[in-house]
Parts: sequence; C-alpha cells; structure tokens
Amino acid sequence: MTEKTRTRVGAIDRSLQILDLLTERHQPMTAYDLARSTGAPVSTIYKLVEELLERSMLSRVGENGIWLGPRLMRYGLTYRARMDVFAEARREMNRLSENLGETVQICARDEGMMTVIGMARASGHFNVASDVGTRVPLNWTASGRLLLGHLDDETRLRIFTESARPSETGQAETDPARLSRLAREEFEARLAVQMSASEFAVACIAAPICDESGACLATISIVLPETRARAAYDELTREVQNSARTIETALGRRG
Amino acid sequence: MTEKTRTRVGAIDRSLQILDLLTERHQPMTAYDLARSTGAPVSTIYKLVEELLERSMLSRVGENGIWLGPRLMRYGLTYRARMDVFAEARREMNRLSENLGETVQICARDEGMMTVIGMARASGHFNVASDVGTRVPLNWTASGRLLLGHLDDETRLRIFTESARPSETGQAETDPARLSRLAREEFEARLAVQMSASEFAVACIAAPICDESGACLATISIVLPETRARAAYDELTREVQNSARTIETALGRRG
DNA sequence: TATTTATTTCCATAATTGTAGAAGTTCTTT
DNA sequence: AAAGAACTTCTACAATTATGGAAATAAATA
Repeated sequence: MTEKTRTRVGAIDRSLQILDLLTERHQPMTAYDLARSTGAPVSTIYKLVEELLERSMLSRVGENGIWLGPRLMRYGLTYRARMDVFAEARREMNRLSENLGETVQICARDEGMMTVIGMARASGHFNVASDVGTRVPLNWTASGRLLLGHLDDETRLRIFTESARPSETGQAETDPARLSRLAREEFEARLAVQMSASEFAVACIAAPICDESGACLATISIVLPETRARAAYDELTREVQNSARTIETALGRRG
Repeated sequence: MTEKTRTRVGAIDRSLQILDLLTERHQPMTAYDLARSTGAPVSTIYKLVEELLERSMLSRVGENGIWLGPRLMRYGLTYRARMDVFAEARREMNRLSENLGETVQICARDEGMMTVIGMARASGHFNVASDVGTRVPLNWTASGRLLLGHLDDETRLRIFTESARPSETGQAETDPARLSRLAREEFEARLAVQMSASEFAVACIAAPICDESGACLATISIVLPETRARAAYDELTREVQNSARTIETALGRRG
C-alpha cells in the first residue's frame, strides 16, 4: 500500500503546476491549454484558474489569456528586498568594524524584543558585546528604540507598554510614553546613542536601516567602552550613519 | 441563509493569508505566531507551512522563523520580465529622465492599488518620489486614475468604490463618481496632471501606455516640484506623451 | 457543409484535507 | 522548583473539493 493510486492532486500543487507552466513558457496561456499541459481535468483547471484570478495570483490578458498575477510580483519584491538588505548589511558591518577597529552589530526586531542577528568583533581585547542570537527587550537598547521609530504613535506606545521591562542594571527607561517619544525623535535623527544602560561603562551608537517604504528593518550599531565613545563621538556617529545610508542606497540603485 | 457558517478555509486562502502576513510585516514569523495572527488552528498552519516549505514557497530562517521562499521571487521576476512593455518603458524612462533632468516613474495596477515598478531618479537632490515597490490606492495619483481609463464606466466605478481611500495629506479625491469621470477624461486626453495631492508641493505629470487592444498597461510619469512643473508645463506634457507613444509603437513591432 | 478542435460551464460523488482536541517539548517567568 | 507560555506533533472525522463525465458554443479545418 505504499504505492497508492494517486487519484487527486491538491489545490496547492495544481496551482504551482499552473504557475510553473506560465513561468517556463514566459507567455500567457489559455485555461484549456493549461489543462492539457498539466494533464489535469479541464473542470479542475477552470475552477482553480477562476479562484486564482480572483486573488490576483493570475491575471487575464486579452480575450482568454491567463498570465501570472501582480500579487506574485509583490511577494517576489518583498522576498528579494529582505535578502538584499541583510547581505548588504553584513558586508557593510564587516567593513565598518575593520575601519574603526570596533565591534559592530546588526540587530532586528522580533515582536517586543530585539535580536542581535549579526556581529563583527573588534580584533582588540575589549569584549562586552552580546553574541549573535541575544534577545533583549526593546527598551534596553538604542537599537531597540530605533526599530520602532517608523511605527505610528499608538503602535509604538502599545508595544512598549506590553514589552518594556526593567533592565538588570536598572538603568533602562521603562515608561512607555517617554520611550515612545524618544524612539520617534531618534528615528527621525537617524541616530540613537546610549551610554551605560544595559551594561556599565558600555556605549552603543546605532543608526536605522530602512526599506523603501521607510520601515526600519534593522539597525547597525557600534558597541564600545564609554570612554572611547565620548572621545570620538562625532566620527563614530557619522560613520555609523554613513554605513546605514550605504546599505539603503545599495538597494535603491537596483533595476 | 446568505450568511453561512464558514467552517473551513481552503488551502489557497490559508496560504495567501500566510504570504500576506509575511509581506506586511516585512520579517519572518514563527509558525505559531502565524497561526495566532491568522486566527487559524495551529495544526492547520503547521501542516500548511510544512507543505509550502517543501515547495519553496516559504523558507526557514534561523531556528523557527518562517519567511517567503525563493520560488516567489522566480514568479515575480517572470511576471515583470514578460511585461515587455516594461523593458521598452524602462529604456524610455531613462532617456526621458536624462533629457529633462527630472525623476521619471513607471507604474502599473494591482487590483485597486497602483505600484511603482520602475524609476529613474534625477541626478539632482530633489527627492520626493516613492521608491520601486511602493503601493498606493489608485485614487491617490494621476497614474492611478489613468490605469483605469480604458475600462467601462461600470467597472471603473466599482473599482473606485471598493478601493478609494483618503490619502495621508487628505487631498486626494475619494468620490467614486468624480474619480471615474476624471479617469476617463484624462485617459482620453492621454494626459493626467496632479499637483500636491499625495505629497505637498509635488507635481506628477503622467501619460498612459496602452497595448494594441487599447488597455492601459502602465503609465509613465514625471515627478517634480510643483514650481518647476508649472514653469515648463507645455514641454513636460509633450515629452511625457511622446515617451508613452514611443513605447507603444516599439511594441507594435513585436510578434 | 461536415468534422474536428478549442473553449467554457455544470453536476454528483468519492477522496482528500482542514480542523478540533489533546498531549508532548522547550523556553520563560515566578 | 513550579507554573506558565510558546512551540510542535499527532489522530480521527466531518467538511470541502478535485474529479469524471457530459453538454454546449465557438473557432478552425477538412
């Protein structure tokens, strides 16, 4: 019984057969032709095509031509945008770390938390940065606040209300209203700086990386001793902002 | 009896719920979170996610993150490539942008929305144009209206009724009847001009790109400061119309 | 004109699949 | 250590749906 007579094919597989055929042929086909080419019953294809048309996964061209739908392009663009952002961000992170000789991190949001998703360690000895995978509440870090900066007031407030928690050092701001305001200000300045909030004597200088719609996808930040941060403040803030900008424009220049 | 108790949701709709959620959030989610956000039973989502993963419609990132899959990019790219209008349009877009020293965009329709599918930025600093991938309701822009111009009265009215929404600036027309009439007039004039509706002090001068059957496939438009638009109105409208015409005739020579 | 092929729609039914429910893990928080 | 939340997997069954078959135009071909 391991070898069953497969009599029916599920909606997803049939849909993919259709999409694959159109993709291969690179041109519209009729529903009837789709039925013949897939070997599926005509009634099946007609019903399915209708359903997919309604949902913009397919589109009509001319009288009875069926072609891929605009919805697929939306998904495709979103998929690629994110891939590109992180490939580009990783490259820039390494370059920046090399340049300054400091530890650089890439962080992203995961609901009410912030996760370190990439790190380039400084070759030096000072080692205070959290490892890749570390998750902390958004209100603990400069990056965390930036990651909410593009959202509307209500949403920021809600997320901070639900997720803000005292840090271990007790230094992190926990008031949702103040956090929300700060997040917006820093986001608009494209810069957030934090001295000694999550750990003592550690500074973090962060800039937001936004997609074409203005949403903050990630942050790039320099993590270093407070003394060094104060000493080279202007250069460091400029550099991290430039890196964020570089990542963003590297994507904008695509065809 | 018109309102049935819909007990089950089909595979396609559930899949699209998942893809839409990921597209909206612009970041990976867990299967569990997908279940909660869609309101679907967890077992349903887990099974479906597994199936979609197998077929590369979704991909895993990290430990338990679910993200859009590479297959979607393939479809998306094919969708875009086939629109041979766009190859030609892109070329002409660049030429026009170079000629005038202004930002030029190509836009297409996606149901009740308009998507920016191509852009040539002016070398200058003025930068107000929305990036590639931006989607806004059809009633927000001159291009949006043109994209419905070839449809019959009833259809235009229906689409505007279903999709027209106030813009952020509150300046966009939202009345379906007026929109529908305007769309037709502009389409017949092969020109739509809009001053400061989607953004302040920004003008958009758009012309329709039609296929051999007369359907508006896309638009080409100049996006620039309102002052410059008024100053060179005649030249700009003439140029953008010429570009649209050039694209159309370039396609007429195809098989 | 006759004949075939292409195209679309409809119905009844078997076959599949989405769902409820529960139980088992792993990770956080108390 | 205990409790809870987040996460994952499993089973059995009812609800849905893919399918075969047929009918009916329209278009192409003989």
